Amino acid sequence: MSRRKSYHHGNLREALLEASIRLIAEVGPTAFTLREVARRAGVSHNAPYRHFRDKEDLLGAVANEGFKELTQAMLDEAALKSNRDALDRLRGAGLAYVKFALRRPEHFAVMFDAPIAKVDDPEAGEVPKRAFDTLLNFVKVCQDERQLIAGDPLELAFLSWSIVHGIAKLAIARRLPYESQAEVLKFAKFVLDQSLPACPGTSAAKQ
Amino acid sequence: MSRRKSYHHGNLREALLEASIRLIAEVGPTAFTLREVARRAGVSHNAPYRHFRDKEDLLGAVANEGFKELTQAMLDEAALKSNRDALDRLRGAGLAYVKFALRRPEHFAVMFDAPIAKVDDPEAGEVPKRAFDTLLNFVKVCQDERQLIAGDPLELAFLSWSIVHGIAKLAIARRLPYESQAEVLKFAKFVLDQSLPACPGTSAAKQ
DNA sequence: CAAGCAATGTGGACATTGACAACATTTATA
DNA sequence: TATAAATGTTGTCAATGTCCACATTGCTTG
Repeated sequence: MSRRKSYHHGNLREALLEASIRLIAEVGPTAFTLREVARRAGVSHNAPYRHFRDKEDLLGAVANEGFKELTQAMLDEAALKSNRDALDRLRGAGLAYVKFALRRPEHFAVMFDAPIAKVDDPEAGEVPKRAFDTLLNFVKVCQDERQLIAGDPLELAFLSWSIVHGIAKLAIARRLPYESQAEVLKFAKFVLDQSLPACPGTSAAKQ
Repeated sequence: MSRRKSYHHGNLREALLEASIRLIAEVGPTAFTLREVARRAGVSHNAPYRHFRDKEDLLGAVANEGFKELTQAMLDEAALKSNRDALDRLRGAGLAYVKFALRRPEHFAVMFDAPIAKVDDPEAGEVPKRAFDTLLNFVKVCQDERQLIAGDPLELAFLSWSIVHGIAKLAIARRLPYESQAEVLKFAKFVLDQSLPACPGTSAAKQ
């Protein structure tokens, strides 16, 4: 059943990344082992070391894959609401953030629970930054359209991030009294409505 | 240098807990090992099994210790502001939450990053609950004094929790652009001012 | 196009770990 | 006081991360 005919795999790095993501989804980041990943990729227990410095380096690459997907998820959700308020799009991005976290809780944990790993690729650090910039952009548009209070857009972006991150983390840790994804998202909607500092008179008018 | 003269330790369970908390603070939850804890407590590598089912059980007990300290920290901080607004006390509790997380980031991680462990003690599950009830109480008082919007106090407590939890987690993960605890706390204050759904005309009047 | 070097994969080794079983010592109870 | 229950110890095992030496392949350069 060996998928590989030649000595060299040809695309081992990608295969290891995919296998890692799947393994983490199954057993969690703690029970994740390098050797099991190698087994699943059909290579010896030492092959991964040709592509990743060590376990931490591989997990760093896994995290970066997560940030790419997260960015895309936020963009997609906001695109669905292209005909709505800027604030609706920002809220949509926030909900997409929570949705992603609920759909891939273990992957999400790898992205945020470990110390930021220095991936070999020097531009790797840009990937999480792009995720944040996505959020930042939505904030800026809201401010341009006077739907969010004026002020440092960076600060407001970090505020928005903190809110959805807190909801996501608590939901994953099962500390919120909501069972289904739908319930969590309803709560997230409530929090975003109440807590994004919208300008009075917008669609977010409280009460 | 054995601190122990008799075969039996006398208070090994507590000693293991303390050693664990210190070890985790030093090396983080990942590098934490049962055997090193045993070494530090001056007992054999198997002694811990007489007091904890397994590693996870010990970490669960460590987590509960954290929840006790967290509850106390919130109460203390609010007590300092006993002569202020109810909303100020709620904000104080929130800041105490963030402060605790920054002071013991690894301990905080044990409390929230692992699946909720079933500690043997059947009333152990009450400890995290008490931490939340502390927050819930501050919310209720705010509502009684018309400083927070009306509505389900539970929902508002979870909203408050989500906000401070998000800030704490992002700060620990070094995803916020703030270096010092003071900077993080200033940001936390900003977020709480902007995002707790205060009634108009209170001390939290926005802008 | 050939030779040799860099890249990639393998097998073996080692210290460390969590956990189990069997045994030792102490404390408490009947 | 005898004997059972608690508590601590030593021995063992499979699994893991990482290192090393070696094998195989692909690519470059003369």
